[in-house]
Amino acid sequence: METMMATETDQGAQTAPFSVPLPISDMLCFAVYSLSHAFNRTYKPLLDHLGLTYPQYLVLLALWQHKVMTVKQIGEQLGLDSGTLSPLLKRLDSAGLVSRTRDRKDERQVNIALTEKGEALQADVGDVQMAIGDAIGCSTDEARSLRIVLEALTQKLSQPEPSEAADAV
Amino acid sequence: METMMATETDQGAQTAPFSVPLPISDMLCFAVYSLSHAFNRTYKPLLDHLGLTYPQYLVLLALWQHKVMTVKQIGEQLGLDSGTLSPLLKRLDSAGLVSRTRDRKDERQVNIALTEKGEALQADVGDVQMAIGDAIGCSTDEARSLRIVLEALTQKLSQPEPSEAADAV
DNA sequence: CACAATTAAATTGTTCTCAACTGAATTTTG
DNA sequence: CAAAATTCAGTTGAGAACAATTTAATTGTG
Repeated sequence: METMMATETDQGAQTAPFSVPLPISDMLCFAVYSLSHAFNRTYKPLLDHLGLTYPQYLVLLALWQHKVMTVKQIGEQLGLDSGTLSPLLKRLDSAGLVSRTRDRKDERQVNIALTEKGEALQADVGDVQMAIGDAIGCSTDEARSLRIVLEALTQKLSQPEPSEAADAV
Repeated sequence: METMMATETDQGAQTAPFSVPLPISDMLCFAVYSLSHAFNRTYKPLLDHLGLTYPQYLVLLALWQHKVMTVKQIGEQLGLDSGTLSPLLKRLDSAGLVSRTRDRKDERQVNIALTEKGEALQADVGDVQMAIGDAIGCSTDEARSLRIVLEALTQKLSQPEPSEAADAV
């Protein structure tokens, strides 16, 4: 018995909660915030299966490309600082997916490298990527153009605020 | 000298880190993840000034509209569960911004209401909203259409996966 | 060379997020 | 009405995120 789902405590699917007088900036930010959570909820069961969290998955994506990176390099790619990465990398180390070794040339740096197990895991992520692709369910072109808009906005927000009235960029 | 900004430990502004073979779904998700962080970094100094975090600000936005809400209602609007909200509301209570009282009719529920101080705070958020509007720096129409796209995607991701091949929605 | 400034990583403390569980209250059913 | 199921809020534990600080190593400058 019990086809009784209620599997997900039914959060998500909120669409514009503050109906009345909110400025569009607040609504846009909330839309991003909600979408980010929705992505997380979508990735989570897939990544759970691999024993990974989403930020851990991002670190591995970076390492599958570069093989070896310093903590700083990873932080620059993902926009994270050592306060986030140090414990995260320690967990990936504990899981046997990466190694952490001080650089001989510059002992301040720590080189993060994939272990065999970490490299091998790449073979398993195809399913995850397929599932996410399905879940998004929009065309590649749509997804790409949306991505470009989001990246442009990210960059605009990351600028040291040229205030307005700056020359057209 | 020192036009050398690097003001912000220079995180943010990352634009497509995984250059080579990533599926668009991964890149789109990462773009959302990055933008969400960028929004947070933009809001943070503004909200710090009011002694609020972004999720706390969202709760207050909801309460300024509805005056009184149960924990569950707030959770439904924001997509958060009691594990997140209970301690958050306790902090807003400690800060003197909301009150928490068991409902007489249904003692399972807790009614969250604004205090005078909480209501008064609404007068101060105009500056925050103005600053965010400036930071986004795109037209109201652009922001609105982007918001609509994001909300649609959020909803798609929050569906119980009708797999593909479902009838056109 | 010595001292100062800078850089890299780690640590600490606060908050957010969610899963899983607990406890109390309400509703449903037999 | 009594037992079972459900609902609501809270707690616990793990992980993420960031500010601020600490420690060690490197670079710069006198």
